[in-house]
Amino acid sequence: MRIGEISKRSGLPAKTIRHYEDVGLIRSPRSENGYRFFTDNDLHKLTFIAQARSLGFTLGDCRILLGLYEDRQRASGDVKRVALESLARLERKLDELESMRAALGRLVERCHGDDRPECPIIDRLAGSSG
Amino acid sequence: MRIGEISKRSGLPAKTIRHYEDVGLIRSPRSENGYRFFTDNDLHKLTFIAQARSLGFTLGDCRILLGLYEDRQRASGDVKRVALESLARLERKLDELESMRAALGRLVERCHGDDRPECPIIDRLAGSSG
DNA sequence: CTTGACACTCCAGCTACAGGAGAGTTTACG
DNA sequence: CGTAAACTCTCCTGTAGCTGGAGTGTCAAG
Repeated sequence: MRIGEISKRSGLPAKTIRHYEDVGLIRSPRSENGYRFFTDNDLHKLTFIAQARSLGFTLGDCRILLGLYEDRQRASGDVKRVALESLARLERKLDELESMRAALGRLVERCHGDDRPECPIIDRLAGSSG
Repeated sequence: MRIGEISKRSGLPAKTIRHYEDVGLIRSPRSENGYRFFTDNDLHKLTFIAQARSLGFTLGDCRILLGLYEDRQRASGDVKRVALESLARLERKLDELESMRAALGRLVERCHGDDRPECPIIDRLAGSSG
């Protein structure tokens, strides 16, 4: 199939699929006219990548996971290691965003948001202790 | 003061300060030798930006907030509007990451992580329902 | 034979910087 | 006074993961 069809079937934009080829995540041979053509196996790979991305794996992770996916003999420990690192990254980011949300949420609550100039948000950014 | 000193005092790397100048967040006049020089007012601005960034505001937000900061007559409602949008962004991102963490966490728990090849993580990425 | 839907290859831009090269300036030490 | 360290400058590249657009080519239908 060509890129338009695999795009529809995988749910990934054609641009994204070309990008994955650019960075070496997949390879796609060309027809005589220069068009990429894809097999069902490529479709499996792309949906695999899409799933992994939706779980927060980076493209670097995807590269590793694809290798493990295609190695039927790999140890589940190898997969779990990658997943645990990704999980740790997610949790670090979550902690960071959560503390931002908490601090900003408190400020927003305390800001009247009316026509008056007094504003605890600006005060805080300007460095006042409150 | 020069960039090294304001860097120390603001806690921002010199690279970052130059970058803020590049994108027009601050402006800094030059001495005869071409070196940037900064005032205490610039220091206020930079710490303001640093605070805003740590609360999750984008540089675009910072640009707006700095304008509001310098306008003593602005309405607190104007500030709150920016803050609410930022908060909404944070919450969308948090929701996304949280659902990723939940899904990945479940998979990791179910993966033995030993020498055997069976792996629910790979199975899930490959599209199996479990 | 032309129109429209595809496909292709660059190149640029997004966010918010960081790293490094190569060059000039200032400062401290001997 | 010389020099070496420390500081500063500009410019270019890279990061992550695409997305948009320009300009061009291919192919099937009418």
